[in-house]
Amino acid sequence: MDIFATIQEERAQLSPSEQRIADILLGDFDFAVGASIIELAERASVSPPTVTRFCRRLGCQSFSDFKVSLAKTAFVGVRYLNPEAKSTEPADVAEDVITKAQNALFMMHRALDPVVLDKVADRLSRAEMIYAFGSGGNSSMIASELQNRLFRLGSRITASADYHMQLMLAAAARTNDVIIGSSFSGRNLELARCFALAQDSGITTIALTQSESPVARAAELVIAIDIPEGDNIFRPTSTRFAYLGVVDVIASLVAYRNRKLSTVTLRHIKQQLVEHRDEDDRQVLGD
Amino acid sequence: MDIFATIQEERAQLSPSEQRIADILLGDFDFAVGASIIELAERASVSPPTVTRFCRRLGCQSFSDFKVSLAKTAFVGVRYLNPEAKSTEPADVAEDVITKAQNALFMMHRALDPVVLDKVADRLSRAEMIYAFGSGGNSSMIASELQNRLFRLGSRITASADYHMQLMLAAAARTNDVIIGSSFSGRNLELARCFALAQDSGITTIALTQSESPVARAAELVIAIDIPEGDNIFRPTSTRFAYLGVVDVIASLVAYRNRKLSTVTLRHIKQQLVEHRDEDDRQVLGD
DNA sequence: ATGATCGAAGAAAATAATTTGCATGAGAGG
DNA sequence: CCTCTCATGCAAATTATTTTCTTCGATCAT
Repeated sequence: MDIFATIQEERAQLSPSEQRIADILLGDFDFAVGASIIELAERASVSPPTVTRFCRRLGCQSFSDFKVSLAKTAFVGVRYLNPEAKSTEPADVAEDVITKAQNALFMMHRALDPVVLDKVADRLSRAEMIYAFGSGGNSSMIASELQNRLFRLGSRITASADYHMQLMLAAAARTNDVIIGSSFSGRNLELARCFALAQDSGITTIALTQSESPVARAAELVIAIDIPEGDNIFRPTSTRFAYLGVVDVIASLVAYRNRKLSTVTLRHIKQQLVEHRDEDDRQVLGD
Repeated sequence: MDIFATIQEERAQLSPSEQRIADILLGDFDFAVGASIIELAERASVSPPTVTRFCRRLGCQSFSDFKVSLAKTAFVGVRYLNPEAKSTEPADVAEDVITKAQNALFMMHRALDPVVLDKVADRLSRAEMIYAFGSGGNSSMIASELQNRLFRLGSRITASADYHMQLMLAAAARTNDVIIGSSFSGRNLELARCFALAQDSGITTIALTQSESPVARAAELVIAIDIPEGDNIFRPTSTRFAYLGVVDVIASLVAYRNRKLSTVTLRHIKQQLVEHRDEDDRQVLGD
């Protein structure tokens, strides 16, 4: 599905000529997507047949097949190679921000481990109480989004951004409870401490964080999210979109697992909103 | 840039043969992206030259050019035609959620009006005080994200999800203040009331909401966000991603306009985080 | 009503791109 | 030093695409 990843993976096993082709692809993407096989071959100083063979090797039926795969990926998956916004005009800034956001979602998706997701959904759906922890503007937003998503499905959940509170909640938690915490940097040591504390009592701990970080090491289950950020300090971090995406995936999985309870709870909430707010029942659940 | 939109726009002005081509494109996208000009022509019962002319008409240089544009769009822009997730397996659910999120960003971007953005950024960057309003899980998240993004840039801002508080804040606001409010449904009448109240005092009001809705009508400046939602009640609304994207675009624009103040403020915040939390100064700003 | 004009659409030819088959040469292994 | 294998390019064959030319049908003015 993702040609670009395939090229990078296989790159070591390619012949010299094929490596030259790969380098052009990775380096000047726009050219590669627009070029004919002859142009591409010339630029790489190889013959067209070599290009065709290269495409076959990467699992495409033909060069045009390959170009289509390339173009599909191009839309999102390659933009991180691109420099920052061209100007500070609204249109350029919007394109930059939105591209980066889509890309964060793309990269998160690529690295997502279904096996871990399955375990996470399983534990959450069977939890008697869920504690969602996260501090600092970004992670606290994720924690409250977890609450906001899961309470609708009938889960018992509270969110906290307060270190002291988190520690007390973790200490008060019981065997069938679950603690799920977010840390963009992976260096929220207070959160790691909560995890350690909880694990001593046999409580499931789930981290949304950078892989191989202190927080990741402290948790039982880790949903790893490693998104490279550019160095534009003015643009809000696009990593938030990746985290939010993970929250939604988790919430959907829990909903499917507790389908009956979710349906009933959602219907109740809906009913209240319709009665007390307005009559249009085709609206989203709670503004 | 977006072939798909172009086709839908021009559809009415196409000749019968060209409309048949358009219909195949819109209907069986995967086929169209993979097909050669001959196959496509055959399927539409037209001759290849007609297909070439069709491509030219849509602003492409050639058929292959067209196919590349099509493939680029395909990755995100067409999935909203697709049905729901194939199964409730983690991999399928993740793909469904992330595709819908990317798509929401895509559609938001397509409809975004740079002129309005420019005005919004102008008002916000010159505001003496900003009030961010939004209620219900979704819009309250957006309001606090606005605060979370803008305070870092030196803006004076508070967020509120509480109707009564909003009304009082709006009443207390002064001439150079700005009220920015979010409503996914567009039917948050309390918010509309705040806007009306504020406008009477000559205060700028900005709405992030559905176009042509009560809230939109009550505001001076409207950033319209109209995202069709599927009817899967279990999947969290992907519209959140669109709203969050708008928040980020706005924040970036304000940052560029108040570049000096933003830089100083961001640096201060960074410094505090580094001193009090950890030493790695390549980390994101605040977990 | 009839001819003129325009544009859509296809046929066929020309052109361009792509693939295949085959030959060559370099390098590894015996 | 031979032989085998593999990468690669050349040229031919195939296939795809575009251009040109022509026809057909609709519309409009006379």
